[in-house]
Amino acid sequence: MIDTYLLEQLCAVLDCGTLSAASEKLHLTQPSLTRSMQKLEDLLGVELFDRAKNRVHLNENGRLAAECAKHILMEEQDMISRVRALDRSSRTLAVGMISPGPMMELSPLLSSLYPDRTIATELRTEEELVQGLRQGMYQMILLNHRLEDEAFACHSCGTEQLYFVVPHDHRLADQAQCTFSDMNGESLLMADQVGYWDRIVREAMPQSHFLLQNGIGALAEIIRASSLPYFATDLTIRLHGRNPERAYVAISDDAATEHFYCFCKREDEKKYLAWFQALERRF
Amino acid sequence: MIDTYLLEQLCAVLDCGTLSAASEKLHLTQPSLTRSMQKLEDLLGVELFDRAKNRVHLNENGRLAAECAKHILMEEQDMISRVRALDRSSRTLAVGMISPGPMMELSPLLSSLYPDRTIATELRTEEELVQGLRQGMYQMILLNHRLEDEAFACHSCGTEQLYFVVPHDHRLADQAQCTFSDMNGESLLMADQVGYWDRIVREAMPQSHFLLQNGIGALAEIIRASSLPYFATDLTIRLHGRNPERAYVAISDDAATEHFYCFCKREDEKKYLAWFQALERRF
DNA sequence: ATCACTTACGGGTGACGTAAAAATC
DNA sequence: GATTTTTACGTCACCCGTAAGTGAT
Repeated sequence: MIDTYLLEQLCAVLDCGTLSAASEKLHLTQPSLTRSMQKLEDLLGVELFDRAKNRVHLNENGRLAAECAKHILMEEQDMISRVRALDRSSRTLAVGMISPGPMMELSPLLSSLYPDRTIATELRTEEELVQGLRQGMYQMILLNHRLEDEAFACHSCGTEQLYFVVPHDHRLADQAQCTFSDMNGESLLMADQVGYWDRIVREAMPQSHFLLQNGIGALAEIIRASSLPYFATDLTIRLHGRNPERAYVAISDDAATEHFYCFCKREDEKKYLAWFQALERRF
Repeated sequence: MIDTYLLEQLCAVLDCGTLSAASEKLHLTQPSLTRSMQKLEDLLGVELFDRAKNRVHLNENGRLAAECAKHILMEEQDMISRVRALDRSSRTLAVGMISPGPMMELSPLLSSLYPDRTIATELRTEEELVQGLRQGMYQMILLNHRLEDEAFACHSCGTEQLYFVVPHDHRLADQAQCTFSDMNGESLLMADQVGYWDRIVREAMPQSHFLLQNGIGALAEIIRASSLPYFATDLTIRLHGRNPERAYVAISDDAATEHFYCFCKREDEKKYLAWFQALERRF
């Protein structure tokens, strides 16, 4: 069998053209490379070089061998990557989602079910999520509708209802509910990490300006300092409570209520059985 | 980079199930294997085994790694085979043909043009030859008609005219030529290595029996010992001369004259330029 | 003289074997 | 007891570097 170092050295010779250049690239001395190439020729039982007195060139055999070697080394790198990725994926639970809402509640549940795995969450577009799930980048993804795809298992994981949060002296403050169009044109504060909601509200309220805040902290600060309306959902209300200085007005449009669904590869469904059973009990 | 011996050992462990069994298969001691697998885990930065006190099992990482390793080792074997095959093909000139006639004259020419290559000839059917040329099994093939295939370069390499050879007291002995049907029904001696001619004469003379002889030597012997008619061609006549005890009657049917064509891969055409130029001068 | 390669010789890493211990059956 | 894995230690192979030599530019 051919040792890996011989393949690497052969590739370097192909890339560099001469033994001395290759030896430099490899941080080796020329004599060492010479011996390696001779050994390789011995092992293969084939001449790999056209030898002049002080010049060697890869011949046809040598070029083929070097191409093969390059391919093998790539495969070896690929093996390392794949094994490491598999190991990582067994230690972490990567969940991709289009909207952060449902994970606020579900994340602690996931942690308690899989205490020895670290939960990693990412906010992405649906296309990225589906591709990522297929490629093993995520173990699960959360979307706001079902998929036809046979490759994925799908379980419902709750809904999220959007609210306007307005000062008590706002014209809508007394109403229990309203529509997007009722507020269309008014400026609203909004966090930047809201995933899918961003698109929903921009489409439903094309006349409004949305003052994006970097992170929840900045948003909370400007909420205290201003009287601008902003958004909440039933999930954020359950998690953080209501702001007593504001009124909460539910948005009655269909688009203001998202249904969420959790997907994994169908072959992984049994791995996460406990999780999906917990979802079933809950929703 | 991962040394090849580690991949081999990992594969053996996958195949054998236990370290001790694998060590036996590899003609190694168990401690050595243990260290190798530990080193491999180190290199990958990943655990490959579920370890009990006196038992190890490949885990999911290990199984994936072993599968990859097996694949890489296969590729390495493949590399060795391919390089050796290329080397062989550069030292030999394999010519496949449907009929041995033209090579009787052309083989010495080929040898003199390529003195450092050994000329290997094979008799096969057209389908085998075309496939073999495509796969690199032959550098050239000789067929009895042109091909449409764009992948091949084609050069004419002469004709071969078939004769009946009959005793002087045969009813056709005085004629300069005759047809297949004139002899249809008579038994004839025939060598078994005549390639395409075999089919030609059987189709043209369905009533005749052909007494196949294994090799030219056996045929020559039985020719001397019997008065049965047999076949010759202009090429065999030029090569071996005429048998003075027999009369030679040319066969006038179109099928009794073959036109031969020499093919190589179009990309190899320049390699064999000298050869094709010699053919052009000759025919 | 410089460059490119080869041959010859010595050194150090590391892969292997032997020996022994620990743990399970 | 036998079997399997692991640890400890010594040995030898072999891969590399240094030095020297050859031939070409």
